[in-house]
Amino acid sequence: MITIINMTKTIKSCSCGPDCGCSSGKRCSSRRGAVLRALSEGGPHLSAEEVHRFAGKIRPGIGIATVYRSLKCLCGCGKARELKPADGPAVYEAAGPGPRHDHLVCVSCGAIVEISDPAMGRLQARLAARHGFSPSGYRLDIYGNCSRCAKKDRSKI
Amino acid sequence: MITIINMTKTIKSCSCGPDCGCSSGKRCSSRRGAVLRALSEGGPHLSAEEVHRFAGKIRPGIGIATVYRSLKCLCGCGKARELKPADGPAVYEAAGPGPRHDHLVCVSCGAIVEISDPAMGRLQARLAARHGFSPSGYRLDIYGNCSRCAKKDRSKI
DNA sequence: GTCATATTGATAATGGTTATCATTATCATA
DNA sequence: TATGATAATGATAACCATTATCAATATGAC
Ligand SMILES: [Mn+2]
Ligand SMILES: [Mn+2]
Ligand SMILES: [Zn+2]
Ligand SMILES: [Zn+2]
Repeated sequence: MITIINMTKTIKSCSCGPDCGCSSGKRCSSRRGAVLRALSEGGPHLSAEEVHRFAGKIRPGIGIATVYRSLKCLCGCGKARELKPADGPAVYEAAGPGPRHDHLVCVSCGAIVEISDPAMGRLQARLAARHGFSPSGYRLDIYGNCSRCAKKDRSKI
Repeated sequence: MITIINMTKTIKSCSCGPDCGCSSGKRCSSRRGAVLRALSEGGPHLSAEEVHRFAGKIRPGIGIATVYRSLKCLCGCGKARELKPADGPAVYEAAGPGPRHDHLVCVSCGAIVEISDPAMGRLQARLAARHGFSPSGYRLDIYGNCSRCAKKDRSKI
């Protein structure tokens, strides 16, 4: 099987603001750019609905279907990440090239705390290698009670 | 706030086979027992639909709504665990008191490999403690290419 | 056995996500 | 710059996993 690669294609500066993934064979789109901006400016974890609301301020009239399409595209490009909470709709966050992070999720109040530890990345690589996997990423969610809810529980007994 | 606990209640041997969680204030139910058996005998990771099919062989006529209810109950009791794949419906697995495990998920063929490493538990506890969390559990999914798919990819270039 | 109530099955409803399709925007090429 | 191929879009219908409803049944304390 032979794959033809158009070598004349040049990565151009992107009209959608930050590179929205259009550098990887996709056309540049102001909507996708708005979705990406919504992710990085609208808050740490947004549902598709919330992204839609926020992106609508940047690019009025954007449709909810386009938001879903853009989120899927951005996740594929590694520019966003999708989280699936135990209940409720999926939430999304911007995923830059910087250090990734994990989540402490309070099962009592729903609070999400972002944490970052290099040891986790090393352990993940070791576990994958042990089974012949080429790891591309991982997700760690730690569930429990945040300090505030744990305190509340103790006072209830 | 005062909580009345019925101290006359005795934990009795359960008619639903393995203890289905009825020891914790719930009535004993043959359907919940069938769901639990389906989880431990039907395969490592089953969707609600698959649980329904398998449990139907044990307890014919069981309804899909009851399967969902039972799964939720069993997850609450710590006797089952729910996984949310990137796509497709939630899948469930039996969760005994034994050592827990994590998952290597091949993004190419969908294969899931179960892994277990005590270092993971220690790291998770340390991360939680650092932020004042009382951890009750965690989920680690490592994504990547399994050895077979990685080999296939290399031959394609 | 009696009674209060937890559980169940059938099914309608819900709600997040995806598919469809006609229209529009993007971009390589002329 | 104009043209044409086709990717992207918005409106909305369809999908489908999951939940809510409710009358009937099963459970267990007494
Ligand atoms: Mn985050
Ligand atoms: Mn498993
Ligand atoms: Zn772009
Ligand atoms: Zn039981």
